[in-house]
Amino acid sequence: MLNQTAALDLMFQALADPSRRSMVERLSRGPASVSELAKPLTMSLPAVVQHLQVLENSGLIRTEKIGRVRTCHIDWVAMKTAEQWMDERRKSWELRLDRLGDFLASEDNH
Amino acid sequence: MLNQTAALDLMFQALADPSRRSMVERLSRGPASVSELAKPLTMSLPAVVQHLQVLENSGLIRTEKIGRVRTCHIDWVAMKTAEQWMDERRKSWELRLDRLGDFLASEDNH
DNA sequence: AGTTTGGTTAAGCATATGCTTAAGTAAATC
DNA sequence: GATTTACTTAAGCATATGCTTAACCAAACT
Repeated sequence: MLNQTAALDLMFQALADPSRRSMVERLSRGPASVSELAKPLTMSLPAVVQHLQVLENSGLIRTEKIGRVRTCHIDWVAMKTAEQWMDERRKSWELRLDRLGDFLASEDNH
Repeated sequence: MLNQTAALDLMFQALADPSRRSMVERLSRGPASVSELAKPLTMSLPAVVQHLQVLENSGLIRTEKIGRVRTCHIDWVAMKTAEQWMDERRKSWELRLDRLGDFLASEDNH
């Protein structure tokens, strides 16, 4: 298993490409095959497969091959990890704002 | 102004590096100067500045130079854009789960 | 058995990224 | 005025990324 930092590297990196995000958007509406994911994109099939490998390697999606078709779906537990990182930053910020608010309120009492 | 897609590219790309995320973590606790951000990192100062440029270019942070010190802080509006993208995927997923739930419930009535 | 469909593997290539060192510049301190 | 501090700019370099085409494989159809 990778540590948290390396996992976040791979996830944010995976989400940093518009083609990969469009695949994730499609998959957030339910599972799809490789060629289904490739259809709206203007690149070659190997390119699509390479993008899928990046997504799968990041843990954001999982795939399963049955017969000759590979079905892809999002791993929501992994997706949550990325969301959580941003959540934590925001909490830290909100805490800071609260403390600033308290400070200003106490200043009013002088 | 950039379109939403290009903006997301830059933001996720910016967050895909552990040094840059550590800078954002530091800044989520309040503004800091360039050398303050550089202190915990093991790279040269120009390298730090290059990371800051990536962050600033993504819109996630803003900087202002007063005298000879440049002060950096997070732009929370931009940060929200990235959070929102993930939020929307999750909503789409939850909607799908709801519909699946409804379907299974209606199946029970047969 | 032959063809189509859905995907895979491999090689190559152009550009982007993440560093480095060396050499500035300009504000603040001595 | 000289030195230190806080960056800044530029050049160079190794590796990573995002594609491409060509060739292949094995399941499904006819």
